[in-house]
Amino acid sequence: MDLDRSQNSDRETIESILRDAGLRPTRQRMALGRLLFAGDDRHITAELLHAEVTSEGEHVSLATVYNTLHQFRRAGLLREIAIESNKTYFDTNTSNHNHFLIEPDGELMDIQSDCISIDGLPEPPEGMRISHIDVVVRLVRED
Amino acid sequence: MDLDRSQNSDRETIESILRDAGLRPTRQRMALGRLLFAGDDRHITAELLHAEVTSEGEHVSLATVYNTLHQFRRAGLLREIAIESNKTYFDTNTSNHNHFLIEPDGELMDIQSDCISIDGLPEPPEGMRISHIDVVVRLVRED
DNA sequence: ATTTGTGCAAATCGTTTGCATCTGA
DNA sequence: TCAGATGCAAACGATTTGCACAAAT
Repeated sequence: MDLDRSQNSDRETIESILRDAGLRPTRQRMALGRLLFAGDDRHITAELLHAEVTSEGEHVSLATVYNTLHQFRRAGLLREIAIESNKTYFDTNTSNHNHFLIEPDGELMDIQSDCISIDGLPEPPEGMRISHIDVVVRLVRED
Repeated sequence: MDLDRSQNSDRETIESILRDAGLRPTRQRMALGRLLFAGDDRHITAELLHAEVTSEGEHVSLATVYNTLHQFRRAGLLREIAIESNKTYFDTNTSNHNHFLIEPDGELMDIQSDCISIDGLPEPPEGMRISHIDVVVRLVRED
C-alpha cells in the first residue's frame, strides 16, 4: 500500500516516517526525506539527489547521500529499480508497480500494477518462492 | 527467432555470424564468438568471458572483451540484461524471453517467453511504441 | 594501401570504506 | 554519556578511452 503523501511536506510527517523506520531524524535524513517523500513519487539517483539537496543550500556529503539511500531502502522506504544502467536508481513508490522506460533518454514512468497481469509463469524451482516481479516496458520514439 | 546453435561450434558458422553482422572475423572475435554462440544460451559478464577465453590459452585483452561485447550487442547478437547489479550482464539469447533471478547469489535462469503473457498494459504515450518488455521474476530461498 | 581492430595503461565514473569527529536521545 | 551518524578523502571495481601498433580486406 502506498502512503498518502499529500501532507508529507511538513517536518512532523517526515520525522515520523524516519522514526517508524527506526532511523534517527538527523538534519541530513530530514533534508533527504523531505525531497524524497514529500509530493509525488520519484525515480532518483544518488548524484541527482545530492545536487538537489545542495541547491537548497543544505550541506549533505555525497557519501551520506549514498549511505542514506541504502538505509532507506533497507527500511523499505525506497525500492531499487532494475534497469540496465551503470547508475543505481531508487523509486519512492514501494508498492507493486511497473515501469515504462523511455529508451533514448533513460526516463522512467510508473505503470500502476493493477493494470497489469502476468499469466503462464512456470513454477519456481524447488525450495524457491517468488519475492517480486519486475516488468520494464521499453519505449522508443515512433519514426 | 533463435538461431540453431547445434552446429555453431565450427569456425565457419561463427565466421558467417560475424560477417553477417558486418564484423571482420578477427582472431579475438572468433574466440569470443565461439564461447558465446556455440552451445547453449548464456548469461555472462565481461570479466567472466575474459577469464574463460584466457583459460583456453587465447590472449584477448580485457578492453577488447568489453569493446567486442558492445559491438556484438549493437549488431543484435547479444542483449543486455536489466538487473540491478554493478556489473553488466549479456544474454546470448536475443529472442523474447524472461528471467528468473535467484536473489541471494545473482544467478539467472531463462523463462521461455511463450509461457508468459502480459495483459492490461496501458497504451504507451503519444509517439512512442513498445520495443521490448523485460520481466524479471525474483526468487528467494524458502525458509 | 587503407581501413578497422587490438593492447596497454591511464583515465573516468559510480560507489564504498576507514576513521576522526560530531550529534541526537 | 555514548551509540549512532556524518564528512572527508582515499580506496575500489567496473568500464571506457587515447594512442601506437597490428591485422584484415
